[in-house]
Amino acid sequence: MATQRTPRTDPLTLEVVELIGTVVARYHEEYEEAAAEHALTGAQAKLLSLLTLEPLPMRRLAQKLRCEPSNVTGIVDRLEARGLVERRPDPEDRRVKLAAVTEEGRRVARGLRDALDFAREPLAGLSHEERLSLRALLLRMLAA
Amino acid sequence: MATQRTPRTDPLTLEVVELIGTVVARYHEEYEEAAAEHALTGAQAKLLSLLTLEPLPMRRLAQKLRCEPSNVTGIVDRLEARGLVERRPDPEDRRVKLAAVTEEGRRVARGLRDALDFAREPLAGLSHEERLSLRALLLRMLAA
DNA sequence: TATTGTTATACTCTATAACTATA
DNA sequence: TATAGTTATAGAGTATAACAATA
Repeated sequence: MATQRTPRTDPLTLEVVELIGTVVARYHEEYEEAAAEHALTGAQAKLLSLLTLEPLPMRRLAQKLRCEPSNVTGIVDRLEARGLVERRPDPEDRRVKLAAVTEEGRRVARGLRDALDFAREPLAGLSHEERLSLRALLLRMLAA
Repeated sequence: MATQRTPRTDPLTLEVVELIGTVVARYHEEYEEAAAEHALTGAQAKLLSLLTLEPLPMRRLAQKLRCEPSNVTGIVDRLEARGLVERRPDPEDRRVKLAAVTEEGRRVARGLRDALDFAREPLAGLSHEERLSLRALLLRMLAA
């Protein structure tokens, strides 16, 4: 079966594409702002948030952040210098270092998440049914 | 009238927030990829795209890109070195320099836009009616 | 030999402050 | 004096390549 091509010139499609671009832009701006309120860069905020779930090897962090492992060294260095993250040995493999949030790091991450929830609050304007529709539409988009 | 608070703990809301985050992440990845295919950084791609509409003063570009004017100098420098952009004097004010795309720049921008349209193609999975719904929902979100 | 994390290097983006040429 | 663009500087993220310790 041949894959069907979307009509790129369809004005409605173009408008929706434009709107998605706007949502993406606003999402990013507010993410950066929220991070900056805690004196974090975007990359630092992402890494810190990842670690609130569980300690992770440096290598694993690089995969999650989609960057080279050498970069993670610096980001963790800076977070560690502020006492938000610490490096622990991995009992199972002495080559591995596990990055883990400290208590202070967890506090900052909590504040960050609250700010982000607020940033994402445009959803407030939608009813329960509308949220259901939006979920379905987003799922279909992502499945494409 | 008191502003109503969205229930942040509502599982559906959290799920939709998560989905939006996923869409945002994918959008950005594909934007960077598309730019990289033309040996452009994200900032360079944005600036180049802006200029395809009309030549703009450096100051104006900084506003559009939401960065300091001093940064625009470097980005335009690099694009100019590749012959994709040129600086023109403004006949009305000799302090102003207008950045404008060259023919070659326009060609690259066109290729970039095509790649982006392709990247945004997840919309292909939606019917006309679904695109209408999505537009309405996005508009309501952005209005919040 | 292969893998983990690090270091060294170089480039880009970023903001701040100081400078120049115009207005 | 105010504004437009630039330069100088410093910090952060990024990729590449080479390295030490461990597997």
